[in-house]
Amino acid sequence: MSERPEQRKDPVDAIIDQWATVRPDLDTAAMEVFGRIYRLSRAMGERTEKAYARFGIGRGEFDVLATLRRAGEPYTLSPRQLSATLMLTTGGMTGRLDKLERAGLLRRSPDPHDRRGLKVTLTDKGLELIDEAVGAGLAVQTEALSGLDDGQAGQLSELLRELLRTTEDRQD
Amino acid sequence: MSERPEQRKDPVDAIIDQWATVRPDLDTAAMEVFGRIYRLSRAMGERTEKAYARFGIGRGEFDVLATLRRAGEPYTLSPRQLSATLMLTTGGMTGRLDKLERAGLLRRSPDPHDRRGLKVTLTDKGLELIDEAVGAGLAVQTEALSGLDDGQAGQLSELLRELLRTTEDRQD
DNA sequence: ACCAAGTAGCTTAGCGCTAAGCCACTTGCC
DNA sequence: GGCAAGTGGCTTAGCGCTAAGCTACTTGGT
Repeated sequence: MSERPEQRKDPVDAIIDQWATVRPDLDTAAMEVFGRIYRLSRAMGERTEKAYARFGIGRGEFDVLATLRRAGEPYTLSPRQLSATLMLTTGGMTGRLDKLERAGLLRRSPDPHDRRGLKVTLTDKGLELIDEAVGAGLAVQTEALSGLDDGQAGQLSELLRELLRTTEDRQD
Repeated sequence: MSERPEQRKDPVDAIIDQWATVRPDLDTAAMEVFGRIYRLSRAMGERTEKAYARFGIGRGEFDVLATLRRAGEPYTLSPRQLSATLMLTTGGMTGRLDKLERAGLLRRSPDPHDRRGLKVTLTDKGLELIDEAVGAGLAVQTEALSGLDDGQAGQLSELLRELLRTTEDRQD
């Protein structure tokens, strides 16, 4: 089974090998893919967290600011739109907005068309911060990807899109 | 820029397009890869969580049992080895072990060679449960991967290994 | 043999999330 | 026009994690 003396040797291979020893009946091919996806996600999460810390925000707050920034002028969305986009409960959203509002990075104001609702708007300070922070985050990710050449990166991106597309259809 | 009328259309593409509109200066290639990795990790986390719920455990507890199982007979490791393997603080480990011990799936006993330490051992019930649960988890992952053919899956796995290897070297 | 430094596991405080429930307001049906 | 059902945002309780600090024990230098 261990042909390819090439590289091998990543933590997921070690786990796969252990399973092969104690449970040779298992087909662990899928675990190899998703195990790596899990570890990459976690490692990059920590790394980008550090990049954002310099701006006094965490990954969660970054995502809120970035979503407002991407929406374009006037950088306004409702808490509901934000929590839906970020796959977050409204309770979690309330906490993030409190923190960002306290830091002066966004502003809550009543929705003129619906007295239940709010509008959340980026302040000038928030706009300035997110425009710098998004660059810093991208730099970290670009650096991490630089171990692959452009062809490999493109191929990886397409395979991931295909996988994401097919798995998100089959929703629970 | 939007050649390829082919498929496109995944949530990450939508985000990339938004950035291209409001910040055309940004190079978002890396974000395309890591954004998909993040979403896949999250989606599969939820799905496997559901598969394990049937056995009365969560993903965290599953990982503890699986690590003991992979270690082979006599299915014994120290809390320290477990928390190191699972990238968890000792505090977090204590909580998981409490829960699993209460459920009768493992047993804590003093380490005969070091009176500071413990040995954590799978019970028969724990062994039986993890052997079933690992199959259920693999089934979910295999199903999710089935949208790709074997060639694509293999290619993806190798690209991910390469990426994981190069990014884990460059530690913070 | 002794003592400083290191290590194992647990405890506590704090954080950010979810799930469930609340009130205020809006919508749609009669 | 009035009322049931739906929706938006907030609050609370509970969960699992980290970071920091504790005690008990071990190790290594002198």
